[in-house]
Amino acid sequence: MPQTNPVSQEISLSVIKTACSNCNLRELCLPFGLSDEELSRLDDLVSSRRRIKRGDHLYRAGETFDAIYAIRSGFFKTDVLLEDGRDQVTGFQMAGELLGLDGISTEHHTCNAIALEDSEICAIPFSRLEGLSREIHTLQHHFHKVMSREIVRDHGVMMLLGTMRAEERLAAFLLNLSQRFTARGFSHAEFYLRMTREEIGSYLGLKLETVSRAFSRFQEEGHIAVQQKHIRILNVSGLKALLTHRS
Amino acid sequence: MPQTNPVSQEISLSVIKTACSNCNLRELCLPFGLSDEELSRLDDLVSSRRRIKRGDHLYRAGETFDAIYAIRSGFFKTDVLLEDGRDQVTGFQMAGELLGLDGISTEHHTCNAIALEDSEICAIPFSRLEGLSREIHTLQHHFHKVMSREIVRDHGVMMLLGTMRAEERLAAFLLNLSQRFTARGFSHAEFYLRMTREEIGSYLGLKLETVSRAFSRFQEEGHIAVQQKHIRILNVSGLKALLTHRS
DNA sequence: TTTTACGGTTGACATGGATCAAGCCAACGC
DNA sequence: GCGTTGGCTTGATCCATGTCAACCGTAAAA
Repeated sequence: MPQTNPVSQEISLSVIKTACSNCNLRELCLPFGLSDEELSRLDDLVSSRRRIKRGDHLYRAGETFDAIYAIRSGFFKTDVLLEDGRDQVTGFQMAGELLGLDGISTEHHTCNAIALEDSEICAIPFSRLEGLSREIHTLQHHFHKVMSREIVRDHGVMMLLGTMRAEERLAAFLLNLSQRFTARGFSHAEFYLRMTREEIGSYLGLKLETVSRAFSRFQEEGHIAVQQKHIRILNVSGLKALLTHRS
Repeated sequence: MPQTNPVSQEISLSVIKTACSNCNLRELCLPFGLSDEELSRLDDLVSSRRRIKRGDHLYRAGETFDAIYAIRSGFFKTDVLLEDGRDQVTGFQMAGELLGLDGISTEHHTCNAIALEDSEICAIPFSRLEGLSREIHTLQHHFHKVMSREIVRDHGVMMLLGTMRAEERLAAFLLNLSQRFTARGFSHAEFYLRMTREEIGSYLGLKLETVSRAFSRFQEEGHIAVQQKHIRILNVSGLKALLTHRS
């Protein structure tokens, strides 16, 4: 939408300008390790900031890929749909994380990205990112690390899906969320789930009833307190023990 | 080992020299899309070729990462080990595919790569690859595509582990192998498995007995002929139907 | 305030795949 | 040729999780 009011024009420009350099997620996100001068070059590139309302798609499987997205605030899920109607949640993403890396491969997105709460993202045109990372070694290397980290994360999920039983999967899931919230300055012990039991189940390869029962069991055993989407972790080591003790 | 004989010196030099430009896998591997001049610069970088004997490790989890590896010939598996002894095969790799991308993230390998038959690999020092891909746009972009493809592949495995039943998993596995053998000029309908039932099971999140039973069932139903590791696919569409028909 | 709807919980029962166990087959060393 | 070994197959049984169904709680709509 064109801006006719010079004041709001100025505001929107300044918002764009402050993109990465003022972002308190820069140590988690793409700008990690860049000098001020390099950072401002990245700022030029992170062209647009966009709000995505809860329930809306950031992109859909099949759309042509031309940008990756950094989450500035909010919470997303990605899911893959099979021809026969089966689908699976492949990940939950929070502020500071990147979305859309899967699209580089075929130049089309291969999954759907859906906001689980009102969110804000920064679009990073991919060819310009490649251009800049040809000039800024640090940026190039960090981007490679981020992609590699995604591969390692996926291996972790494969491990979870391939070898763990229901309660182990849920414990791993909660600990992972807790750790990621901590890294963002939130409480490690208390948080709201942004997704439904069904979405958790889909991600963990379980039915929603199984997820619900596991939550109840954890509560009975004093590991956590659950009230709908509100989770309090009461006994971290109890949860961790569930993971390592082959039962 | 130092070469004192000038003749064998010359041979080993010429072997190195022909690395990528003469490799018949170059359209599947990193050199994809490069001009002759660019190709020869990549050749300079692919420093060493190494033989790995069946059963030997190419690298181990925890070792420091400094190179990725292209498989020139042979067959590998990668697996991840958990503290409590559980392990899982995260992939099977064949000629033309890259190994070690997971190590970029932490500068340490996060899985083991083990040869399932006598194999030959090309080591590609990673920092030099980054250097060259800062200069050769095509190489940079192709490398990004390869990493992204790995992420997409992992999502496929997550889908398989999360939503498919045993026979669907095995059908998907066989069709995937068949397709990859075809891309390498081998028969799509007849091949030898390089891995044991247990390794297949680990990859597919199943026990070896379940894998064995599924093979027997496919044979009874005329989809395939199995004799130990020798597989003949008799009815591709039958296998495909197993995948799409929600039963 | 009541109604509705959606997500969550819980119970009873079914089942696919794990587990345990025995035996088979093919390759290899002696 | 014979025994050993590792990998594979097959059968019997068990159990974790799926399935089906009823009900509950909370929040938004009426």
